[in-house]
Amino acid sequence: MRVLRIFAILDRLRVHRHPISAQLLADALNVSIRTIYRDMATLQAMGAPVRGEGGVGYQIGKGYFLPPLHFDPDELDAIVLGMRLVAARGDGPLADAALRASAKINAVLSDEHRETYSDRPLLAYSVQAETADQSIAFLSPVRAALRERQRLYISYRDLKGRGSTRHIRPLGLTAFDRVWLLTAWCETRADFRNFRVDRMRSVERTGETFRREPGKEFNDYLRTL
Amino acid sequence: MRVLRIFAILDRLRVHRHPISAQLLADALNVSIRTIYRDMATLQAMGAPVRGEGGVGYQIGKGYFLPPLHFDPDELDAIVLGMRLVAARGDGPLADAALRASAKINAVLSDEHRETYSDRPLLAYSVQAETADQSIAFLSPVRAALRERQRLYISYRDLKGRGSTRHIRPLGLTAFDRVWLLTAWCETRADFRNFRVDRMRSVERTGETFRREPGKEFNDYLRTL
DNA sequence: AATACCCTGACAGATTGTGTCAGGGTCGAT
DNA sequence: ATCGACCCTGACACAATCTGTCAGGGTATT
Repeated sequence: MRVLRIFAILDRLRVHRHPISAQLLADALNVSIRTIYRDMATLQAMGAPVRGEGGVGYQIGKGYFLPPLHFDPDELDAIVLGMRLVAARGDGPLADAALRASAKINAVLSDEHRETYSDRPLLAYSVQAETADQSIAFLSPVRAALRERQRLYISYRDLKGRGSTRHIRPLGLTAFDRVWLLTAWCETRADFRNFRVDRMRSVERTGETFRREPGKEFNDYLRTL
Repeated sequence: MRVLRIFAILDRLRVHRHPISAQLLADALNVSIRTIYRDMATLQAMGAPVRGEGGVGYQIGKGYFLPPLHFDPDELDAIVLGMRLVAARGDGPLADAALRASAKINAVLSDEHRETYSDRPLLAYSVQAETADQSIAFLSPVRAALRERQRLYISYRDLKGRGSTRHIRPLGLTAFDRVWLLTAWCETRADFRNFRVDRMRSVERTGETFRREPGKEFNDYLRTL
C-alpha cells in the first residue's frame, strides 16, 4: 500500500533531524529507490517542504507538521473567538476551513489547554448566519481570485438599484460589521472602487460563472442599511 | 491522489467531536461511499484510532501519532481573518492577544506560507474600533471571571435607562454583530439573564473594581440600536 | 577522477484503486 | 416489528496507478 509507505516516510523524515538518503528509505521500506523518488515527488506535490540535496539526502522543512504550540489564556480566547467569528460570518468553504483550522490548533495544544479549548464560553453570532441568505454566496470565488491575483468579471447592482457589469482586479476584502466589502481596481472605470459582496449578482472567474439564486438578492435587514 | 484524500479525511474527522457519516465524507470529497469505506480500512491499518459505529458515523480518537499538517489556503484565510476580526472588535488585552497568537502561528509556517500570511488581503473593520469608545472596556475582567468561574458584581443600566446592581455568575460571552452579550445566572433575580457588556457601568471581580470613564457610556451608533 | 547522492524519462507488466451491484449487520425511532 | 440510517464486506470489471528496470544527467564533496 502506497499510502502506508508515504506515511512511513513522513514519519521517518519527521523523526530524523539529519538528512536521510533515498537508498536508506528504499531499503527500510523494501522498495526500489526509484519508488522513493516518486514518493518524494508526490509528497512535494502535496505541498510538503521536503528538500533533497545532491550528495546529502532528504530533509523536511518546518511548517509542514504543526509543532506543539503554547498559548496563554488570552491568546486561546482570541483564537477560539476568531475561528467562531469566521465560522459564523464566512461563506460555507470559509466557515468549514475555520472549523478545520480550529481543530488543528486544538490538536497541537499542550494537554492542559486542550481540555478547555473547545469548552470556552465564547460564542460568535451573526445576523447573516441566522438569515441564511445568499449575501455571501460569492465570498469563495472572490477569495480565490484574490489569492491567485486573477481578474473578475462581475455583475453589480449599485445603491440606486442600477445594474452594471465590470472587469475588476480584486485587491482586498474587508469584513465590516454586517457587510463584506471588496476593494478592487475597476478596469471598466479605470479607478479604485469598493463593491459590496452582497450586491453582486454574478461573478465570473477563469471561465466559471457563479450566480445567485433568483429572488434572494437582498434580504430585509440589508435593505435598511 | 489517494494520499491527499486520506489526509483530508483525517482533517475532517478532527473537526467533529460528533460522528460524521461516510456518506457526508463521500460527498465532500467527490468519491463514492465505497471508497470512503476502503480509505477507512487503510486508515485503521495504519493504526489510526478511527472508530465506526453502525447507525452513527465515524469518529477519531485522541493521540494520533502524526500531528496535523500545514494549513491549507482556506484555513489560512480563516485564521488571518479571525485574528483580525478579534483584533478589531475585542478589548485591548484580547486584541493584543490576537496579535500575539497570530505571530505565533506565523512563526511555525513554512517559508512560502509565511510570506503570504501577513500580506493576505483580508481585513476586518469594526465600527467599535473607529469610535474607540469604552463599550468593551469590561470585556477583559468579564472574560477572566468566565475563565476562573468567578462571580461578578456589576452595575448595569437596562434598556429604559434604569440602573441596578447584580451579583451574577458568568456563563458565556457572545459576539454579536455590534454588541457583546454576557449570559449569566443572576443571583439577585435567581434567573438566567443576558447583559450587554456596553451597558455595564462598573464590574467588580475578586475585590478589584473596574469603572468606565464618565460621560462615555453610550456612543451614537449604539444608541440607535 | 571518483564517489555519493539527487533527479528525470520511458516502458511494460503487475498492482491497486474505483464504482457498481448485492448483500449483512446494529441501532434507534415509528 | 418494520423502517431508515448507518457501518461493513464481498465480488467484478475496468481504469488508473504504481513499480522495477534501464538509461541517462545533475551537483556537490573527497
